[in-house]
Amino acid sequence: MADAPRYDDSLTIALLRAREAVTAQFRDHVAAGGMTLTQWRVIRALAGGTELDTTTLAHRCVILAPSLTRIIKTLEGRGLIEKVPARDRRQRVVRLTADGEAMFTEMWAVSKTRYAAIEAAFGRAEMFDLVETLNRLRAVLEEDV
Amino acid sequence: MADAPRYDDSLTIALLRAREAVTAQFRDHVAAGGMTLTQWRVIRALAGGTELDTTTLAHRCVILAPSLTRIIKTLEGRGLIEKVPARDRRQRVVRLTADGEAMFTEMWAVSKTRYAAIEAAFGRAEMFDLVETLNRLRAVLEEDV
DNA sequence: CTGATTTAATTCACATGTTAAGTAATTAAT
DNA sequence: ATTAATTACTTAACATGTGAATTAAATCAG
Repeated sequence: MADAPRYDDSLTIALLRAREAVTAQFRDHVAAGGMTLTQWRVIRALAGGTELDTTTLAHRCVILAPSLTRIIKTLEGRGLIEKVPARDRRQRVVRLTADGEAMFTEMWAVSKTRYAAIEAAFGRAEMFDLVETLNRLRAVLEEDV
Repeated sequence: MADAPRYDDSLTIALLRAREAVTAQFRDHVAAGGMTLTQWRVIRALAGGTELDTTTLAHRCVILAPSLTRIIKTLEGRGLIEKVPARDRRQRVVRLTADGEAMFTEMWAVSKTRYAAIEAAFGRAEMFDLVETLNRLRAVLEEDV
C-alpha cells in the first residue's frame, strides 16, 4: 500500500477538479441557453459555417462516437444543425443552421466574458503556459510511456 | 463571432484531452480488475482502513452524490466495501472489506508503475508543478471570478 | 416538547461516457 | 468484377454525470 501520493496531489484528481472548476464557469449560462456543455462544444466547433464529418467532429470536441450520434440527433431535432450530403456516403457531414449560428453568436458573447474573467483571475501568461503544458503532457503520453 | 481562441488552445479542451490521456494510462489495468476508473477512485480513497461518509467520499473522489449512491451499491454487492454504523443515522459510512483491501493492494501495485512511467516520461518536477498549477487554478476559480 | 428548518442520502429522469457488436459503404486483393 | 478487408457510423447495454424532487434524521425556534 504505502506510497500512494496524497490523494489531492494525484494528477488524475487534480485534472478532474480543475476541469470541474473551469467548466463550472460556463455551465450556468450554457444551461440557460437550454444546452449542455457537451452540446455547446459541438455548436462551437461548427460555428462560422464549418462543415465537419462525425469522426473529425468527435475528435475535435473530445466526444466519443456513440455520444456524438445522440447529440447530433438532439441538435438536429432542435433545428440547430443540419446534414450536408457527403461524397463518401458512409460519412455524416453536418453544419449549423441559421438558428444554430444565431445561437452560437448569442452564447459566445457571454462565453467570451467568462474566458476573460478566468484569464484575469488566473493570469494570461499562466493560462497560456498551462494550456501548453497540458498539451505537452498529452503529446508525451500519446507517444511513448 | 470573431475572436474565439483556436479550438485546441482552449483551456477546457486542453483539460479534457489531458485528462483523457492520463486516465488512458490506467483504464486497461483497472478494467482488467473488473472495475471502472470511477469505482477505483472510491476504492483508493478508502484504502488502509479509512472509514468515510458519502459526502466526504464524494468530495474526495470528485463524484456526485447520485453516482456515488449507485457505486456504493455496486461495490457493496461485490463484497468490496461494507457499511459501518454511524452516530448520525442520516449518514452512510463505508469502509473496505478484507476483499476490498486485497483488491486495492493488488491493483495499486500496477497503478504505481503507471504513475512512475508518467513521471519518467513527463518529468517529475514538471508533473509536480502541473499539479500545483491545477490546484491553484481551481482555488482561484472557486473563490472569486 | 412540537413544529419548522436544515442536512444527508436517495431516487428520478435524462444526457453523456464507455465498450462491444452490428450495419452500410468504400477500398483492396485476387 | 467478386470477395475480403477496412472504414464510418450506429445501436445496444450498462456506468456515470447532472439537476430536481423526495425521504429520513437531526437541529433549531418558540
